[in-house]
Amino acid sequence: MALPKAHRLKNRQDFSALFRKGMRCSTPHLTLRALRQSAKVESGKQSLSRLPTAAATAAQGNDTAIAQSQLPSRMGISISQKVSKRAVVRNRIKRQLKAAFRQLLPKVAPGWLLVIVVKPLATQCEYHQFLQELEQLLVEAEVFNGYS
RNA sequence: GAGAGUAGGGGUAGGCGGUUGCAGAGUAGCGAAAGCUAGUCUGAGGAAAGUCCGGGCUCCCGAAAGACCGAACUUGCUGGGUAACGCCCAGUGCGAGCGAUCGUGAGGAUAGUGCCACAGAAAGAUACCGCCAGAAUAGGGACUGGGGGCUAGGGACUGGGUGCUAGGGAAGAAAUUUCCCAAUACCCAAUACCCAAUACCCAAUCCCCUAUCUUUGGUAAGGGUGCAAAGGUGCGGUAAGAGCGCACCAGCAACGUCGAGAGGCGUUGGCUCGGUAAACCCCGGUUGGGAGCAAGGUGGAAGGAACUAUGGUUGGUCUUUUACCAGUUCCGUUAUUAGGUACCGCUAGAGGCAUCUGGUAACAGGUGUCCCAGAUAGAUAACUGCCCUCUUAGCUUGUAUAGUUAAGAGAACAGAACCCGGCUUAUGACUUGCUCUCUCCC
RNA sequence: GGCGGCAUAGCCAAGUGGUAAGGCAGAGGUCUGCAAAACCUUCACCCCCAGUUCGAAUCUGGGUGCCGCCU
Repeated sequence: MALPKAHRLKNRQDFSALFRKGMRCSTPHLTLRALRQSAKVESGKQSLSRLPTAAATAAQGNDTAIAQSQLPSRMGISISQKVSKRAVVRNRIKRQLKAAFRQLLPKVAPGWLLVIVVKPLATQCEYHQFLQELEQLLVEAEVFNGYS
């Protein structure tokens, strides 16, 4: 994966929370689910010691706002077998999406959980198309840093 | 020379870089540690795929590995190779092809059972039609006897007529109905045939021939049916036929010989009882059974449960301590785990490469050298420069070719998930062998 | 990743190697003044490719697609 491990979304709980509560935006080939991590509940219950970066939260129970701002945005990809039967095609799309996301990473605000769902038409797309659509989606969801 | 087909072969996201970035392992520096920074090395395939076989490895069950029985496997020409295999190599037989070559699931159908639809007499023994012989019956011929027959004509045949019944056909609801055909009988006519003791008639003989909705036997040549009909073809033979005899071919058995063997060749013999075992089965062979790295193991944390012997803590009894009673489950102890997580399992191996020796080969052995992925929401990506190759278009050269310019492409099948050995399936370009077709030259 | 199962008409499905039952739906017809019901007729590349067999939906091998279970 062409992303640092801190920016990957791995847990089943995170995925199910996203699909239950997250907002949704879509383009012809992609669908974005985004969720901003809330302060109290997350830090109190879930994010105890799962990630090594979040292990510092135990030490700083006094100011949760600073801890939350230090949480990096994490991103996952969902691509089903309906997109293509061939694992080669699916893995290639995943790699290209990760590369595109990495290129946009400096502009992304911290503290977001993102999942990109790939639609079946995306097998025809090129890298530049993914890059453009991903940027459009992130702007639409107001995940970028420059909005405030 | 071109095109097509077929069977292989090794190798392959072409080579050398740049920027950003990912995973693993070392090194150096900083740091108490976690970690951070710099730089080095390595980083998917021949099928990684399908999960069809064989092993390693792990756990569960059973047992103490020997024999017998049973069960399972569904393996099955011979010899060799391999850790093992249903795999590989070499051969044998059979089949396909003009050929190169290819295919082969290749024990047993007289161990038994089953099945072989429809058709056909019969689908394991039967006799439908047929062929032949005998008997019986009928007819004819021949022979014998009698009549004819003591007269000169007679007989047969043909035609016509009459009559009636057995029978056949048509009509009809049916009838003892009607109509038509009509053997025999009687009469007439004509004559070309036969005849002199003959023709003709009757009887007997059972000698010969013919026929039968008859019967007894022989036969399996022929017919028809079917995927398949009882070794095939030809000649002889026979009442008709038949391996009944012979020749050739096919098959079986015995013997001889060659071979390590499957089998090959030759001689002789009796003539030889369909197909199907990817139907059950028999024989031979092999095997402890099952599950599979999401196997399995370790650690910490968390949850609820139990325990108050000891300790902590809260309340009470008590003048106080000790002690006692009650509560609590925050700490503790014990066993436990529905799920999540970290680590181990995890990659040095029936390993790769080079070379030598043995072997036809598969393969084996020796020597040297190398370390070559280890992820876990799952690592190889994105952009780009130069060279090289190919394709297309243009230009130069008398043409093929070659050179040059521009554009495009660098592919198909496809992504490690515990690891090996095979098989199967999918595949672009290159290359090798062979076959076929067309054209040109000798 | 591993293990297992299924595929028959538009749908649900039965099927011993020998002509592929049945129901629902669709189409056509009979009946009716018109309908409904009823009756009759019609509708199949048995997922695909090879093999065994005289003959495969069925037996054997390979492939394709779909579904389920194990964390």
